[in-house]
Amino acid sequence: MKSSKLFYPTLREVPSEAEIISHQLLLRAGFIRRNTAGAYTYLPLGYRVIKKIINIIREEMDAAGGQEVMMPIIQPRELWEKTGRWSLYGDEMFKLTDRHNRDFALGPTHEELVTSIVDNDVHSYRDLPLLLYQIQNKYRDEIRPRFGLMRGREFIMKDLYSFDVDDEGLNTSYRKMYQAYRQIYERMNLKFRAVEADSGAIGGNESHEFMVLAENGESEIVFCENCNYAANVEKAECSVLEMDNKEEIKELSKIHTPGQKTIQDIVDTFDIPYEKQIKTLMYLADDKLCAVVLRGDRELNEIKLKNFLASNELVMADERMVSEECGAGFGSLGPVGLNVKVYADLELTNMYNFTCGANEDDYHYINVNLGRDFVPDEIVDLRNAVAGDLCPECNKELFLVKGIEVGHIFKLGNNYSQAMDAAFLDAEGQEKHLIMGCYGIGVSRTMAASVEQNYDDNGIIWPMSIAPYHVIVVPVNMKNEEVAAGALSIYNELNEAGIEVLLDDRDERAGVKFKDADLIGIPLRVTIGPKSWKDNQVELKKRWEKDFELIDRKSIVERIKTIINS
RNA sequence: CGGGGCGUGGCGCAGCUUGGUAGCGCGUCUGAUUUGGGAUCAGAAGGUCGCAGGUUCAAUUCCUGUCGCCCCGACCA
Repeated sequence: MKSSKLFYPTLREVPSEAEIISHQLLLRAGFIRRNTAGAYTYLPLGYRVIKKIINIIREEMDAAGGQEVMMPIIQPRELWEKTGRWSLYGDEMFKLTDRHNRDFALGPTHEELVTSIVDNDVHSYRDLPLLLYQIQNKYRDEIRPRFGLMRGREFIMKDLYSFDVDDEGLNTSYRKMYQAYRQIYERMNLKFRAVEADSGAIGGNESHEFMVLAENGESEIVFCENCNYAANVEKAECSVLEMDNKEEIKELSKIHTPGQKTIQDIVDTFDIPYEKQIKTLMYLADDKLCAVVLRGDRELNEIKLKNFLASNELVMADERMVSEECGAGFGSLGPVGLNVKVYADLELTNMYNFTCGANEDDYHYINVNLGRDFVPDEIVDLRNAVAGDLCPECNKELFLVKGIEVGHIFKLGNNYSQAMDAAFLDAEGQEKHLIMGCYGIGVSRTMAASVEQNYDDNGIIWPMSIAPYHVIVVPVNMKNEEVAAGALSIYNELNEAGIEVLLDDRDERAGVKFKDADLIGIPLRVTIGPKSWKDNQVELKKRWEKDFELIDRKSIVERIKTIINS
């Protein structure tokens, strides 16, 4: 491809809409353009990268036994009603109505659809296992699309669904996918971690997220350097630190705290640290009011709470209701003397003489102690993990890093097949529900994640495996006929050798060409200048290295081949 | 959905407080001189100031509404 013909509008300035580095660089380098919030056009360079990523994914999915299909994006409401997700997925689904007034959704995911297909045509255990996948656009009406390709409303996804006869089969499929995912991210040179994840409200019993490590990640993960345990902070089990911090128990007393509404207020005014306070959150679990208490600086993990309570619906209580029931508004609540169920986080067993609201506006208790002053109905793990927590596997300290979730795999079991009554006959002639798994990769997000990990002040640095072109040939001056002709001949030779090459044949100054080449991140640059060309030499520069090397004109193609294949 | 910010040539922005129909840098086009890290000079094109109302002799500027975009939040009381 010649640069003079290639549509890649580069921008010198950072577009004001872009906040994070991948968004800025993909816009500046002319890879993507936004059309509306959370929906992007992939320009020629961007789409080349997308296709590279897709090819890697496709190869690994096929190698793992997957078969590629293409399902419709438009899905009828009835299908989603069968699993209850028409309402459960709710506002996050783009919905539309046809001329006959029938409701449809734009597919945010395809469990229902694929299950209905398989149910129709798979009747025997002999047809299983079956692994079907597709790569297409997904639609999710996100509350807040953001960060360019990171969280879009329309995005490219690979989704594979496995169907097995039993849990053992599912385990095999799951392991295959886990391995395939590792290969995929390794081939793209991404620094990533596979972490234990929560499967959420509609998951099965096991789930892993594949996290690309990056500052701008939206997810937090904890990991153990000792035993390699890694988990999403929402999933990680929190144990109690076995600390020798027993204190002498002091007398309970009530203090006047006018206008003190937040934990922070108490810290500021009374110099009582977060770790000496507890907070009380009021929830409605299936319409029953309950209180959750945890250390002042901890985050409640609603998924843990919901799982523990086995409740269908869990929402925060509103303040008016809480005032009526408890005699105080938010900010003055505490577990002492409360007459609703109280669930305490495990960590409270390690706290002494702490502070909490007195269930009376503008009053707090100090020197509260578990057991003496109140007895929770249950003491369970309810919080998100933090750095410094102990590894549930080996008890060593956990570290916290941020990551971008680029893949997520789930064991679904019979969740969907049961709801949709998708069954087969086993070897004994017994009817059984299909055992399913689902496995997703955010393709467009992966492109952004790669940029987040590979860039410098001058622009993107693509890994060879997903670079839009392997090489860019830069004649330093198009007016110099020997240089221009030399560049063209090298360009032709590279093309003939099957190398993806871009020739910057624009009549621009060298500086402009170098800046653009760096910005769009082509891994290798061959520069042809008048002086070295006279000596039959060209310059080879690797985008990720600072200096170039002089190479004999005759051996440049072989040299490039070697680098690409290494 | 709550809070904040923004919308002015392709891009980045100024002007608006104190109304008098627009300006800067980059980019684009023409010509000349340049040609190894985003050249220089000369000239030119390009804007119903997001949209709709209102106030006014007069609105980019003030008021109302509306649409769009970005950021923060939506458990941390």
